[in-house]
Amino acid sequence: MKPFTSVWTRERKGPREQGLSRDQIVRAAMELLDAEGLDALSMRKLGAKLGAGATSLYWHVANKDELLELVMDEVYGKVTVPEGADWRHAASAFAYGLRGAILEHPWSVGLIGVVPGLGPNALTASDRLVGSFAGGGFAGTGVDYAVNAVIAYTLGATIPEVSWLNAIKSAGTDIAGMQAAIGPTIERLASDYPSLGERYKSYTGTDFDPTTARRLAFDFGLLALLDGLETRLPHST
Amino acid sequence: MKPFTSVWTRERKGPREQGLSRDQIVRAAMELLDAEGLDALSMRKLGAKLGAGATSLYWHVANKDELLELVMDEVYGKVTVPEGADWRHAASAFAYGLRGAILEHPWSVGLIGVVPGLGPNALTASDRLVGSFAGGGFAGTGVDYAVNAVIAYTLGATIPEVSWLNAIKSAGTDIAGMQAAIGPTIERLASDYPSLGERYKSYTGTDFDPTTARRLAFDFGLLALLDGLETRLPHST
DNA sequence: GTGCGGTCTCGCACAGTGTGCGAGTAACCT
DNA sequence: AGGTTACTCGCACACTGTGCGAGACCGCAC
Repeated sequence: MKPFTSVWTRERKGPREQGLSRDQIVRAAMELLDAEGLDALSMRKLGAKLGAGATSLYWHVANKDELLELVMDEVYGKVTVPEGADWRHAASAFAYGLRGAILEHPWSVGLIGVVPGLGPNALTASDRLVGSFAGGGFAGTGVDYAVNAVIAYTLGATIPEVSWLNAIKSAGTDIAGMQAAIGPTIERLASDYPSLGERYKSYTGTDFDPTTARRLAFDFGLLALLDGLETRLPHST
Repeated sequence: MKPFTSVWTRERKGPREQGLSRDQIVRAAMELLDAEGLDALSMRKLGAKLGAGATSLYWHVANKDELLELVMDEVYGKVTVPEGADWRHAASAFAYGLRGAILEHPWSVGLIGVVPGLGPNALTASDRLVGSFAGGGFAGTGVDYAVNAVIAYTLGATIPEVSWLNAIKSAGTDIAGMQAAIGPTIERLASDYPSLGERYKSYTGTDFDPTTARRLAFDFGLLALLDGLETRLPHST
């Protein structure tokens, strides 16, 4: 009799393995976010995806905000900074890693600056970065300033990039379609914004793969910043 | 008889002048945002603040998102770039102006990257910036790259700054209180993040006005970036 | 004056949100 | 066997953005 009830019981809650876990929830949330975007993530939908009730999640996670923090740290976990590397290499690895992570999870731009990024993954990444700068000759507040600048540039360069890509996706076209669609608008506005118009005109003709074009732009600014930082190394005056 | 009914009619809808206008709505929205933050802005509350029904707003504004775009462009309108200025001065004016505008309206960080920033104010600011760079010796894609880098750094430096200030405000303390509150936590984590701990240790003692400390950090990175860009001027090789 | 069309306001309703609460269930410890 | 602990979940609440259709006011043509 006992094994039967046990089997029956197992049967009843079998499909959801052995209950939820925080990691499982975070993983499912990321899948949902990757698939449908930030607005589509609701506790009810997430619960349904896990075969659980919506409010069951609140045992493992205090808030939706807390869940978003966890998810965000998972994003930061995708950036790996080599330990003990040259500060320029560490900065490049960090910058490209962070840019890649955000591009891979475009919904994250809606979370940057809204949820505090103090999770372990974010901290280890910055720790490595700080370590490499401190070991590379920067000293005192210069370390913080320089690290801050690298993070700032990376974030600020990536956010508009992703924002642009998001707009394209939500418009339902691809990059070429978008450019074709806004072409006339730009022509019309060119008289009001002469310098922007000038720049746009010089674009038509130079066809570059947009993805690599964006990479080039990112690289340009990053290298400029790193060069500028290098001249501020204490012993290199 | 007519003037009487007219007066009576006026009486009835007098308090809201002569109806809503788009500018009025945007202004009220900004007041509400400044006073209570991004989460507190709802169409119903905004309507009530204007003495109107919530759905009346939808005559003047298609969406809440569209309203947020309008509001965001108002923020960008606070950054003024002098026309015909040296490119370094233009960049500084832009950077400090944008930083100031965002700091003045902290809720805007929740909108950057979420709403497209293509309003007239944003465009004039970038137009001026592009113009000064193009006139300052940059050429071809270098103009875009350099302008992009300046915008990127400014955004990326300001967002975490405001995010930090927002967290403090929502915690209900001031900066000193916050630092005191997280002190023990940092001590505990210092073993896991040695470089960060090292940096934190060197802080205790050096007391700087936090506001000017942040300004110094911002200035450091900005100048480093501008120096790096200067070495990339075509004729300065 | 009478009607008409345009501009604008707004109440209602709908589907959906995050989440507090309390009841319920299962597993383990004594 | 009884009790504690870990966990799940249905219900309910207050609140969201917004489509719809009914009106209110206006100036203009007849």
